[in-house]
This record gives sequence, structure tokens and C-alpha cells, in this order.
Amino acid sequence: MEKTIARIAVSAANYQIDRPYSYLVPDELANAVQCGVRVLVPFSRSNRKTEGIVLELGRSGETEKLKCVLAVLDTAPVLSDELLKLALWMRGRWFCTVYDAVKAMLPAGLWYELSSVVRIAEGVDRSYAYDKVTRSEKQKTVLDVLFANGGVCEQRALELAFGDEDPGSAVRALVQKGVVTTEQCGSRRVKDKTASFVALAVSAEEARDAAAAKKRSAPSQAAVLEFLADYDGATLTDVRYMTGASLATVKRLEKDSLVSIEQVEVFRRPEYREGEARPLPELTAQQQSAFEGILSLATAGKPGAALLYGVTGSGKTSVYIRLIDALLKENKSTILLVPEIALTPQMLETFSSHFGGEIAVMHSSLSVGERYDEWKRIRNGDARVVIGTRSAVFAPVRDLGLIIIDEEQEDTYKSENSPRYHARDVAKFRCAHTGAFLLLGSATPNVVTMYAAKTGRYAFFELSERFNQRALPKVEIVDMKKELRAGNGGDLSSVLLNELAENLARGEQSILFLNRRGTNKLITCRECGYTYSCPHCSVSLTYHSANGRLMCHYCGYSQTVGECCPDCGGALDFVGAGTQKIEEALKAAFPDTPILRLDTDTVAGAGSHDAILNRFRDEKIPILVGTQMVTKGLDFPDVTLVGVLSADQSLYSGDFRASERTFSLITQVVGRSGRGEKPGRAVIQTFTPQNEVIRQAASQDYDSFYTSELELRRLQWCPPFSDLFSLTAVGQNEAQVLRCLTRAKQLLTSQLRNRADARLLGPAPLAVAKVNNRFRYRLTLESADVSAIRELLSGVILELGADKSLKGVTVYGDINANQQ
DNA sequence: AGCACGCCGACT
DNA sequence: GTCGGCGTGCTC
Repeated sequence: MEKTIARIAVSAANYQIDRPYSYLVPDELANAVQCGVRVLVPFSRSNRKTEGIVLELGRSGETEKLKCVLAVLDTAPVLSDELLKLALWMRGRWFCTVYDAVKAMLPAGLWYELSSVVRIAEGVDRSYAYDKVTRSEKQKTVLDVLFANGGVCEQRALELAFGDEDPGSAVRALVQKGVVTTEQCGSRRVKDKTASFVALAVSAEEARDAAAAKKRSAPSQAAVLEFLADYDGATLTDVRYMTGASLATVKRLEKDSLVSIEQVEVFRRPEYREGEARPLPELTAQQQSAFEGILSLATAGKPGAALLYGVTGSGKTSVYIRLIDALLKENKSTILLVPEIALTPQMLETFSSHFGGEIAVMHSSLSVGERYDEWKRIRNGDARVVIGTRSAVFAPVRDLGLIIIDEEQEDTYKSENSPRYHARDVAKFRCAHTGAFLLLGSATPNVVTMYAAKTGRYAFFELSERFNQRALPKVEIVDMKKELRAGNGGDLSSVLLNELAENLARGEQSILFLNRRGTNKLITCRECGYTYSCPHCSVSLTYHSANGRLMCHYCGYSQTVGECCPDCGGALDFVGAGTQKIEEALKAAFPDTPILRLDTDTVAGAGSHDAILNRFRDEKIPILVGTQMVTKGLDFPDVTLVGVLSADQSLYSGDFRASERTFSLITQVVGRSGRGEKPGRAVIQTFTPQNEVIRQAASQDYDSFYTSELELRRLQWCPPFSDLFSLTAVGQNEAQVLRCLTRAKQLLTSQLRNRADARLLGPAPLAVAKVNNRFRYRLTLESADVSAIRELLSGVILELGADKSLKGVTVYGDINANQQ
């Protein structure tokens, strides 16, 4: 007899075994099981309950071997056919499982958490249970824990009680004896996010006394108690950050009834002021022609893409607003993607003043419940304008008409963890499958995007006039080697100091940009040059003044700073050429001048990033010093001088996009100057003043940058002339990790023999070769992105995963990965 | 990757 | 017998 079969992607499958699994649909669920709904199914020999999503339905006569769908988790499909297809495509392109892709598409509030619960079987009493267990200590322990908890307990709690050992086998043995039962409970995380909150369970005085008593025997416990006595209570994360205490330390204090740990709801609403309704922006002739050109393409009902290339300050946003408005009138929705950093309250206010309640915001810092609500509003068609960061590209909009990616060259559009998708590629897929239009906007486009525009694959629109015909800033490049020879070894050149003095005299504002990602200080020994490094990772520890500790940014390890060098006993020096050092140099040069610093330290102190920028604007503080945080989208009319302090820094990161990134960064910073009535100036300090990229950025000459960069890419076989596939292997045993990639190289070489258009590089260590005691190496394959190559790599990943001699090494594939 | 199954040696 | 360790192979 023919029966209904569902083909299901399950979450328990990893990449090695990920395929659609067939399940029988019982009659009572026949109506509820549809494509795109999530279901609960038994999986593997143990039949543990697993979440899955229905990919397709069919009928078949061969059903004897099939298991049944157990339950349906959604009343309506959570993914449309379009998004299901996208998930399948993502598997092939980014070497992830279908369910990984599904998870990336759904708001966190929709996920189910499955937890195993162990309980004493019905009718079994204490003595019967212990009689059944003769000699196994492990099984006895399981019973101890269970009876201590009233007969029921989560598997996870048992694991915690067992520490290093695994209670699994003991539980299974007890199940076999009929003493206990296990079951899986699914619960949806509709509740808002909670955080562990630690408070004193005794008075502050008692806590201080206890701390004093423990000072010697348990210094980290004492530190926690002292911290809590000062601050009443704090989240567990904060307590651990500030004191360096481990989770065990805090738990220990809880056990001794000195502190309490409670789950407290944290509520993060999308805070943005609703702007007052405003008329649509007027467009200049150039904006108008871009708007009309893009609109006619976007409403043609055919998929397509365009690049909107507009210099900083040329008003791309006005064009976006008019396009979104025009599409709304045609009942079409728009997704607008912005880089993480650009999604500011001001920006949301602008868009809400034009589109009001039609807007939905999707952003990683929304609360789980909030994100879920926005997701539902989009799915129901209540919100037809979605503004958000990378993951908003998956928004389940109805009648998708347009996807805009602003500042499309930004790295934040590429996900760093599985699925390692790039929002631009996902957007392209969605547009191709829905007939929507893709608009990429940038002042410094990705070379690959510009190449597509120049070769006619994308339509091309340009905004070359700055608002009000304002001139570009006058830029001066300063050779820091010359400064050094002239006896100025500091971070600020004489040229920059002169310009600053001039600006101060004129009462105008200046921004100094430190081209560095971290803002924290290193500590070195003045005598032997010793630096603290992480015991688990191949990086130096940085000093955080917020907690006075040395920290590792990769694994979270932290330690205190000694009085002197642990190696030779010499004096320690805080060398962080960070913003703080610059601030000190400025204070020495311009005493009595207020200076603002924007970095992680000061942001923590001021509460937010915006608070500091608002002060800069409102109080007209003369000088702002900051890192990459100061580069994006800020529009301060009184800023007439910008200084780039170490322009070269980002040139040598060793991946093919380093020049592009440097060019983009410098261009953007320089563009911060002279946005108001007064003309702007910029000073770029570099040790390589002859460097072409820096010269091109200084003159804001994208065209010549593009021409020379494209030639380099052609010679080096980099995108757009090929794609860079990578296989990254990670494991504790360095030799084994290398062996794994050598094997991969062998496999690929033998199979690529008949392809002249593919080239293998590596294996080479990643920039940070060791993280958390695990070594990371990468093999790169330069080749066109064609399905044959993707399948070849997929096969290699499967083969390496199946190789028993490579147990303990994980391998993942990616395409055009960011250097990390 | 889990997880059961089967085989084997150790211990009662 | 009973328990736990380890190698092997499958997941609709």
C-alpha cells in the first residue's frame, strides 16, 4: 500500500552523514506535516529525538524499514520553498549541513532545546534500586544524584556531578535493569534571554570577613567576595571578567551559601527613536538619474544587479530611500543590509521617519523575543522594509523586490562560523530565484564587484558629486622614517602637530585615527623584552585597565600582572601604542585641551559608543582619538582635520584583500574631514610613503587603485580571476593536523591532474596558529567556483573525516574566507 | 559526531 | 557472572 513519506534534514546529522532521511508520516499527522515545518524524529540506533525540517513529501510502497515522524513542531511552515532551496544550495557552497543553514535563517527564539531527563522508573523504590546495583560505583552515584533530586534529574546535571567521567554508560545499564527511564523533553526558547546574576547571600561585612579569612587559602574566592561586597551584585560574566574567577569558584561560593546565583531576565529592546514623518528627500540631478535607472531595472520583474558607486558624502542613502518608497508603491518589499557598525539609532530614526511601522529591524543585539517578533511581522507582511545586519538577508519577506547591500565591501557580511556564508552571495541567490533586484552600494567597492560592473554583468551607476559640491579634503602624506631621522620618534609627526595646533587656534575639531584593531596595551619587560603570552594560544596577552588583568582575546584566559618581569625581574613597561598613549602625547603637546578617546576602555566607562560621539559633537571637544570605531558613517560638520596615524598597519595581513581593505579604510577616514561648510584637511602618517595604495587612497583615486589592483589580481590568480577555496584543519596534535592537510593535498593533486586552471597553496598556519591549544592550518585551492571543484572538495572533506588515523582533527571548507 | 554492539580481560 | 574498556560500523 502507498504511504506518505517525508524527506527530512535532521539536526543530529553532521556534514559527513548529512542527507535527506525518509520518514513515514502517520495518518494523524498527515495534515500537519508540510514542507518547511519542523518535526521531531527518532534518529540513529538509539532513536534519540532529533529536530528536523521537512524538505519534500512523496508517496511510496516500500515503507517497512522506515521510522515514523513523532511530532510536528510548527503549525505553519517556518521556511518557504525559496528559503528551503537556499538552504540546500548553501550546503553545497559553504560545506555546511542543511540544518546549519536552516538555523542561520531562523530567529533564535524559534529553536527547540532538547534535553534528556533521567528519572527513577515507576514503582521502583529506594531499596529495590540499590539492590539492583551490586558493584558499580558509577551507577550508585547516578542513583545518589537522582534520589537527592526527588527521583528526576536532567542528563546535563548528572554530567556535571560526574565531572570528567561520562554517566552515559551507567545510565544505560540502569535503563536495561528497569531501574530508571530516560526521555527527551523539547522546550522552545520563547522566553527572553536570561543571564546568571550573582549576589551576596550574606551581608557585605560578613562577606569582607570571609574574604579576609580566605585571602591566603582561596584568593580567587576572596576576590569574588570583595568584588560583590563593593558592587552588591553583578552578572556572572561580569564577576568572572572583573575577578578572573572560574565558574567553579563562584559555584563553590554558592555551595557554601555565601553567594546566590539566579537566572534573571535581561531585556534588550531595539531602541530607536521614531523619527517624525518627513517628506521624501529631494534628489540632485545625478541622484535622480541613478534612482530612475535602478528603479526601471528593479521593477522590470527580472533578476539583476547593479553597483551604485558613490563617493563619501554623495548621498547614496537618499537614493535608497526613494527606491524603497517606489517599490512599496508597487507592493514590493525591500531588505536593506548595513555593516554592523552602521546600524545606529540615528540611522534607524532616519528610515523610520520615512517608513514608520513598515520597518522591521534585525540585528544581533536584539533580545531573542524581540527578534522573534520582528521575524513574525516580516513573515505576516506587516513589515515590508527590513533593515539589518548580515543575517537579515534571510528575512522571510513577502514579495521581495529589492535587496540593498550598503558598503558592500565590508567584511562583516561574511560569517565567521558555520555556515560561513557571505550575505552578498545569499542575496544573489534570493534575487535570482524570486526575480528581485540586487543593489550594491559603496564608495570603495570590492574589486570583484567593480569588475562585474565594468564587464557588464552588473549595471553601473555613479554618484561623483559630493553634497553641495564640497571639495575633497586636501591630503598630505608624512614619511615617518624622515621624522625618525629628524629625531622625532613619537607617534605624532611634526606636520600633524602643526596642523592640530592650527585647528585648535581656529576652534575647529580634529579626529585622529589609529589603524589598529585592538585598543589594549601590551606589557613588556624593559630589560629583556619579555612579553606575556597566552599559555593556550599563540598570541600576546593584552592589558585591560577595566579589570586590571592581562587577557587573551581568543580563549578568554586571564591572569594578573606581576610587579616585575617574571623572567628576569626587570621593570615592566606598558607599551600599548594604543589610543591611550596617543592621548598622553597629545596632552603633553597641548596641555589644557580637552581630548576624547574612543576605544573599548572608554566605551565601557561612558556606557555606550554613542554617548562619547554625542559628547564630541555637542560639547565641541577639540580632539577625538579612536580606532576603527571612528571610521564609519560619522558626520560631524565641524571636523576639518583628520589624522591617520599608522596607515601601513593593515597592509601586511597577508591575504589578497589587504590592499583593498587599507584603501577603503583610509578613504573612509579621510572622508570624515570637511563635511560642513569649511574645507577639510587630512594627514596620513606612514613608514612607506611611496606605497601606491596609500598614495591612491590619499588622493581618493579609486579608479587608479582599481586598475593597478586588478592587474595584481590577474597576475596572482586571485578573485575575480579565480576563487579561493580553503580547507582548514584544527586539532591538538600539530603533526597530525599537518598530516591531514598533506593528505588532502595529495588527494586533490591526483584528482586535479587534468585541470590546468587550479592551483594548490599551503598548507600554512593561520595568522594565529594556535587557539585554545588547538593548531590551525590551511590549504588553499585557487580555482574557478564551479560545481566540479565544490564536489571534489566535499569528497575530500568526507574522506578526511572518515580516516581513522586523523581522529581528533576537524576539517572545514570555505570559499573566499577572510584572513583570521 | 554520537552511540550501540560485540569482544575481551579483570575482578568477585 | 558482572563490569568496564575499546574497536567497529551505522545513522531513513
